[in-house]
Amino acid sequence: MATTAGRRSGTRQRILETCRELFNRRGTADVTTAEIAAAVGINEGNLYYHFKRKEQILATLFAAFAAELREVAAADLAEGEAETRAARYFRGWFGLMWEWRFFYRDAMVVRRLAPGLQAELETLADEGQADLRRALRSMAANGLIVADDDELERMMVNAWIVATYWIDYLRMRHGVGEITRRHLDWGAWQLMGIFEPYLTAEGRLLLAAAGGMRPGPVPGVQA
Amino acid sequence: MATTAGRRSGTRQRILETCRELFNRRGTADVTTAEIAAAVGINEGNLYYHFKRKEQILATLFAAFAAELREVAAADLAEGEAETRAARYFRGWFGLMWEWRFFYRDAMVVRRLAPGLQAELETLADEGQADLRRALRSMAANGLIVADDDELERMMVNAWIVATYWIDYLRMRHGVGEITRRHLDWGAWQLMGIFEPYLTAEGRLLLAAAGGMRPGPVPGVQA
DNA sequence: GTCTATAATGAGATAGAC
DNA sequence: GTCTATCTCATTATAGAC
Repeated sequence: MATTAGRRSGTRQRILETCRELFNRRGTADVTTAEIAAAVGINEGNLYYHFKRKEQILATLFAAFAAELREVAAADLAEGEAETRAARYFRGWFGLMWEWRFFYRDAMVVRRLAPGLQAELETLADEGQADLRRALRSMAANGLIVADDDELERMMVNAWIVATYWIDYLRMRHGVGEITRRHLDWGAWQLMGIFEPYLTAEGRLLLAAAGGMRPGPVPGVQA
Repeated sequence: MATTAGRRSGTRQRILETCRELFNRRGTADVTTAEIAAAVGINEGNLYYHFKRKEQILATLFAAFAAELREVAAADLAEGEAETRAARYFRGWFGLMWEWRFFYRDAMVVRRLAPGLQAELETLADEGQADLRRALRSMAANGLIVADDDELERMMVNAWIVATYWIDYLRMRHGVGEITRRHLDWGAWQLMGIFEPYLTAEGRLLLAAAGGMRPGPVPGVQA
């Protein structure tokens, strides 16, 4: 996004970093520009020098998020065993969900605040589903999973939904405010429940490698 | 909710009806009090005579929604064959999701606008999951499904997530603004994908009865 | 680039007349 | 019960000095 090559403006970067943290912690809608400026340690007027609209901050953050997501998807195409690649893909996906959880949690709000992002959001969702489909088909081709195309497709959609809304689910259902790694491990385990009935013996090895172990009791949540 | 017994104030009822429609159509956050008043055909001041705060409108609507949801859940406990009851339960659930879709779609916004509803929202979610768990166990007990408790539990959570977020998924993923019955049938089919690998022969009959048929192409969505 | 104002908006909410 | 008129308030945004 650095259009001006040698831009060293640390402030701009600090704004973005601070916003990502604030949005993750307190919600995209609840964070006002005044609060952002205060957190960065600059004046509100200065904030508006760097980003003419709050929407621009969101757009910039989204571009970074999208880039990282595409990197993770590309990792699945790289060299290595199918198990390893798939595991890396799932791990990477959940890792990004953690770092950019506000995009998942506040998707609705983001759309309202930055309507211009709608098209990009859909494109990214398209790609995400295509990636997942590809990963599943690759697993099928490599004998990790046994399912026909119809089953694979429904599996893909279900998995995509559970993954995408997992964080919001935790919040809504269990009042989880601060999300921990543990919560995401739990999500991975939950996700695996969708694939499990279709997994072959080899496939189950992947499940373990991808972190799909049954998590212990999660703090703050009654089993 | 009618504290005053013989209250005939049609206006109050019209406000509630109009709000449900407006919220469903245009989103809970985007509908202002001015817009509500205009849609009802009354003045804003009058609106505030009936509901001191926007939050009160939401709270009142939520109470009605919760009551209807509990009625549907109770239907599953009524007399009749297991297949019929389960089918009625799933149908009723999706029907309510349709009528009150803004609660599903804007859950985040609702929480922000009416924080006092949080506890009730969680209670209702608790009950909903318990109902679903009960329905699945009953299906297992009646030989419609074969799964151990662990599998049943993950199935329940996955099904709950897919159902709960299905409408938001359509919007986000396919840009579906106006949701039709067709979209919900599609959701039911998608949901059945979670149970399918565990269904017995008899169980598959339920699938058909519950509307879990593969839907034809859905307007406005590329397959 | 950064700051101190301060304007402009638009939403929820109220008082008091009819 | 309903309306008109008005208020408060948070938030976004801008102009202009440093």
